[in-house]
Amino acid sequence: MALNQLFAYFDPYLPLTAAEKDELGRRAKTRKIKRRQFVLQENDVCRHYTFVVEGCLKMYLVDEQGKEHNLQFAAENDWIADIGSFHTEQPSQLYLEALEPTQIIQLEKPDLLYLYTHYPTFDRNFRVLIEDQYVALQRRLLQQISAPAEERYRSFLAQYPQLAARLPNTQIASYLGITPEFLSKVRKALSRK
Amino acid sequence: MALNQLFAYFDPYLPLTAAEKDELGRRAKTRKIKRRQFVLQENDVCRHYTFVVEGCLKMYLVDEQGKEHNLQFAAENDWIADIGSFHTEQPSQLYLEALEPTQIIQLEKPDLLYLYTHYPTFDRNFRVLIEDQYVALQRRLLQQISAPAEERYRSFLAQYPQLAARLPNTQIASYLGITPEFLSKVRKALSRK
DNA sequence: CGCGACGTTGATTTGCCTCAACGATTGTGG
DNA sequence: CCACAATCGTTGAGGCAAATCAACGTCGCG
Repeated sequence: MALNQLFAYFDPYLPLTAAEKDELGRRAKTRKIKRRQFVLQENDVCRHYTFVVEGCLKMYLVDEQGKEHNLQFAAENDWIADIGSFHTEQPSQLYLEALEPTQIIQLEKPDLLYLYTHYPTFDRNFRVLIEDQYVALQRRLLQQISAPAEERYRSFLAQYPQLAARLPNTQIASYLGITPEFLSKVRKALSRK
Repeated sequence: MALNQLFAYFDPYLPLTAAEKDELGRRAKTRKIKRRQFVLQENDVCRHYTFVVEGCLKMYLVDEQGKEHNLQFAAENDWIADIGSFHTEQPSQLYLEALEPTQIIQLEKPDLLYLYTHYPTFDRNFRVLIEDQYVALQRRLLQQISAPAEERYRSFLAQYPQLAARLPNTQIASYLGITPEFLSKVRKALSRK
């Protein structure tokens, strides 16, 4: 059952007690999202932390020319949210959309704040969780400013083989900051080695 | 005095009690760093969280061709660390170096863990702190994959005018992911408007 | 004083984009 | 179940953004 998967997520960090699971389970809400359905749209305030049970979401920006730029994917056991919008309650500039039929569990802000306040384990667990995401993001940014597209693509394949296998290349190109056409040329060059 | 500046840092979040300040003050260590001196070098394990009281540090990667790529600056009231190395205790690939004579306050890992465990406010405060840094990093990455150099530079000027005024353009270019020569051309183009 | 960091300029090259076109696949409505 | 549209991956021609390399003047500092 989906909630157990959520509880298990915390096991490698600080496992939850029965009371904490109970409290979290009472507040968490499960939803099913269709392919191409939006979990968050531009100009909406991001009101949830979202945990992916199964499927895959993408979070992206649409620029003035209407082009999409993928900031993040979230597949099984990933958390995702526009944390800036969530905190400030200002409208988000990002979209969060399902790439596959997806099952998610969501926590609303008042519920998350309640958990933070009454059970220190959530401050701890979410601190460590975001630290890990922060480290991954730093690595990606470093690559973006220091490495050419081919190396970034190889690195993506190595780090996320399961994502690479299930995502269309257009989505991966957007994540890497290049055009689908150029990714196709990069792939061709790589296959000749 | 430097410690009061550190205590004050937490005021906008969850201010520290006298006991928490006492405990933090006992464990924090103040150091003075000369210009060009290293706080962390490649292949060392990052053993401290570092708070900048005065001056400025840069954290950067050196690639195979010997080129530096600035991941982050840290000026007054910024925290900085290689969190990945700090957690895993694996050697860092990054350098942390002073751009100016700098005064810092450092927390070693056992001390930070002690504070986390005995005073929940530190889990909370450091969670919020890193959430804010995470949001800023996401914005920067989005710009990096979606906007040309000129726009990234204008955005840097707008967001960090004080840094732009005190840092050499070579350092800013490295942060933006472009060469100093090209930044010079961007600046010329901008000044003609 | 002299050396090294810095900022700038110009000529040339290159990584990546744009635009257009095309087959293959997927999915969707009739 | 078929027909048609939409998405996807690929290729090629041409163009632009940014890198490379070299040179030069300025400045601050040891």
